[in-house]
Amino acid sequence: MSEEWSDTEISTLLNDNGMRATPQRMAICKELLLKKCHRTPNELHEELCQRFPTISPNTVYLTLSQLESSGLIRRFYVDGQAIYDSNTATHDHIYCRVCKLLLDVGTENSIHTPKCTEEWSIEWGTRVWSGVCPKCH
Amino acid sequence: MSEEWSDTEISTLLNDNGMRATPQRMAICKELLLKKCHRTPNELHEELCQRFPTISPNTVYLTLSQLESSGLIRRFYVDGQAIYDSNTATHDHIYCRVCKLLLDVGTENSIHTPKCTEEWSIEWGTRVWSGVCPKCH
DNA sequence: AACTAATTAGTAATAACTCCTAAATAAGAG
DNA sequence: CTCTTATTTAGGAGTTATTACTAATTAGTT
Repeated sequence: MSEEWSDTEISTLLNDNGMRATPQRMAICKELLLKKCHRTPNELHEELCQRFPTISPNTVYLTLSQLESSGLIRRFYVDGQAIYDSNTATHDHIYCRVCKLLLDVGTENSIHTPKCTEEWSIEWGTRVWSGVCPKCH
Repeated sequence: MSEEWSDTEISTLLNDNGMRATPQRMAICKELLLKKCHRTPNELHEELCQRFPTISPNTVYLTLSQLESSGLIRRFYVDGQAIYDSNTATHDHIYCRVCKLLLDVGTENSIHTPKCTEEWSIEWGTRVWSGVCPKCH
């Protein structure tokens, strides 16, 4: 994936995955795909409200769900909260249970896929390490 | 941890962790700790209703939360659903997104703790691999 | 430019979980 | 063994994240 996305590139990406390039959807993609980042649906909705004051949470949920079905983003949960991640490569996370900070983290040998599961088709995996960050102890 | 737990052992375990050994709580511990297993709060509640027809979901939620605070069980989330795990050792899981099957799984080198995080105090970590199980494809 | 299926915003509904309170009870003190 | 008290319980109310539904709008094709 390139670091920079033009409007036409995002538009094409959406169309290639069977989605129409509406302004709302373009904005969601820019917010998520341009930066390799984590977002909750609610965080995204609040950010988008600045440019689209009437955008509904529903639209955000729906778009995120479609992007995930297309494999363009991943979803996982931390403390019961859905997190969408534009970094689709298998990687680990580290989570501070005090301040809720969530970061990508490198782990040695972390991308080994499971043993004893030849017959499964594994699509992806993520790990969350929980603890307390430097600032919180 | 031993494989078998007597009533007195569970009772002592609870008291050692500042919890009273009520019949409801004993039953929850037996259900979770006796078998190394995964349970959702709702699954547990339904199981306990057979012996305690009036037990409230609230009691189950509260007890699970206390057991987790004591480190006797772990909580993580799959597809937005809380899962309590009586296997507190760091290990991985494999999840079928079709039939919702969730299994423990061995992964090579999977328990390496994260690099570059000297200042964090890591308490535990779990990984979930997502895909489709043999029966579902 | 017109057409049509996809998309949107808004509202209602659901599910999981938490908060609150009065009654019941486990466990220590006497 | 009984008394006492802080913990625990059940039940109901409240909250939050998410999904379902619907009518109006719109992107992208013809």
